[in-house]
Amino acid sequence: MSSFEGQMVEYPAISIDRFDRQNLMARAYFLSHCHKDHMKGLRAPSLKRRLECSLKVHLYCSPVTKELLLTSPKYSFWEKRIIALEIETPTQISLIDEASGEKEEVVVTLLPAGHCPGSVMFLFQGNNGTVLYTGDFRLAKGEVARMELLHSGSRVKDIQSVYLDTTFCDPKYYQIPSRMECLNGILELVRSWITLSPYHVVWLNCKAAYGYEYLFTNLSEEFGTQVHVNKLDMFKNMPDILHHITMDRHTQIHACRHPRAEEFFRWNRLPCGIVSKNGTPLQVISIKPSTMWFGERSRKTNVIVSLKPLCRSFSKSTETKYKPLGMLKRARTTYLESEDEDEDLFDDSQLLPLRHKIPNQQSLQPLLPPPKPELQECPGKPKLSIASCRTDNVQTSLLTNFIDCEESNSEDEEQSETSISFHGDSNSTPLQQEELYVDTPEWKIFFKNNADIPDDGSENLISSTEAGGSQSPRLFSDSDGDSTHISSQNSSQSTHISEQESQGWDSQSDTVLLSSQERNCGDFIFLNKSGSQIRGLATACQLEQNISGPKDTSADLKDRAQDVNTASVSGGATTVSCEKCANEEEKNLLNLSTSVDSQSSSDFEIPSTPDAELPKQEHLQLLYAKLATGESIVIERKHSTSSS
DNA sequence: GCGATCAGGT
DNA sequence: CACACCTGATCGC
Repeated sequence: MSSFEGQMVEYPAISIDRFDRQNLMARAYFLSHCHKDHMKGLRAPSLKRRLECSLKVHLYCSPVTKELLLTSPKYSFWEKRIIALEIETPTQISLIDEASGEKEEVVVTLLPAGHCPGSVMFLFQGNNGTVLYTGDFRLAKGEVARMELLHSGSRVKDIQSVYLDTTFCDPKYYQIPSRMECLNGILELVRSWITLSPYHVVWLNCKAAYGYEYLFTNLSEEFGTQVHVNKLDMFKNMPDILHHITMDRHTQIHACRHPRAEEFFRWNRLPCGIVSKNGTPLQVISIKPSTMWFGERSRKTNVIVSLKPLCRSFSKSTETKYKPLGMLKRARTTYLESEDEDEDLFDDSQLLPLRHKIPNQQSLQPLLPPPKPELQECPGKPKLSIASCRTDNVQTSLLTNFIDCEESNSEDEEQSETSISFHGDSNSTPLQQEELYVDTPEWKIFFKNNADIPDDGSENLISSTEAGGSQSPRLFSDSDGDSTHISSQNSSQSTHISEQESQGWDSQSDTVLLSSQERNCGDFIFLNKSGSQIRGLATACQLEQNISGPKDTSADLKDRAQDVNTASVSGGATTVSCEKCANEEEKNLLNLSTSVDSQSSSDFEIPSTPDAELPKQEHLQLLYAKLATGESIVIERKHSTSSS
């Protein structure tokens, strides 16, 4: 849950992602994306009443967010009061106090956040300075550098405060694989499974409402198999997503939900309840996208810090255009519900990001180019200050360069994995097991392949809180080595497999972890401790995959001999843990002594990044101390040495 | 009955 | 415990 209270010190008349308490008096509301924890109070009776009395109050968000929000009848009362702002189109908004008539102008620019469909960051420019509210985001390496509206000339604008989520600004998350790595790993895992037979199915255990679309579309595209979901009306006007999902349960890839989905899975059943017609039991594995997974393992942390100027690099080409998912079907620049339902929805042209389109909303004044006053570039050295979110807090300004992490993909592979699978029917005694060198997914293989990602191809995450992935760039790589990044990045490449066994029908379990291998990060600044005010940029998604064995009723979660594969993909990086079901009995019989739980099982050594330098404890403490006191922190261009 | 909060879960 | 939810119990209106 975001700890941001909704208001920024510079523009307290605006409330973002919080709609309760003091936010009830805001002159304007902003919603960065449609995740519940950013919508607190949004449908409360108190706010609804406020709206009824204050006709000038509006909610600003991206067109896709508006679409998603209004799909739910619970928010339909907002319909006339939501103003969708085009991405990357500076727009002037008047903040009017209806009581006094006082008016304040602010220019807002929505920047794609890559967290989930419609997610954006808000860049505000006004008399109280330029501030950036990131919301949850996940950006690939180089994307920030390509955001023209964040720059003035070759430099990042003089942003005095950045409101960000620092959930993943923690050493324990130093190696979240890139979206592409995760995706590749998952693709191979899924391929290895669903090609075994029509009865081998995959269940994507998705927790959040949105953010997995990128994964769905890629799976669908790769295998020509639409993903089964419970509902898809929210995507009715987003052909690039709609085309890849279905409500038809007859598919081998599922992302359907059920309150007791996990129980179903333990029984080797899918949440939608579908079973094969001829009685052949389904073989279900689950893939759980999760970023947190990467921080759960108590592994040594390795954070690399390096400083880079905040200059854009023009030298490298930026051919890879940001390609958010969820492009709305609409006529011209106006956002409309649906118009041509079935035409050529997949024309490439529709997938291109809309840039600089002018919203034709009343009372809004898109500015092209943006107003000058606060758009000056920072003279001299680039700097970025980060302010805390609380209104009562003093902002902390960091006259530093960005936190820039780069990664380099090297390939070391790790050794082998051993996967042993046992086969047998559920009732068979252990002694009857036979080894199957089956086709159970072996992580190592999947993720290893990814190691081929070109150096530049790495996507790095900037942040974001979760697994959303849809907006992120497709599988492109960015190239630049010296682009500007706001946060840390990660990539991963090799796969590790811990051996385990599991079983079930034919189960086996193996744990594989996708670990990131190398990355070079630039100086990594931890902003978090200074209070949760600075919530920030880091997101990754994790995907867990469970290979469940068929049926056993007595299966106890803890006793499952599961294995886990971790791979990351989707909205963020995703870990995949594979588990297989095994009941206690089976487990004992199989003498699965080595397996513990998915967590531990996958807790193998993660190679540290070559050239990585760990911040020294003292160094970090110093930074924390400065952050806590609001003192400026200037990071010098030198690397800290590693240790720890 | 609804909302908010808390506890618990994945 | 972050994530992003979900369920259920309790309390207040």
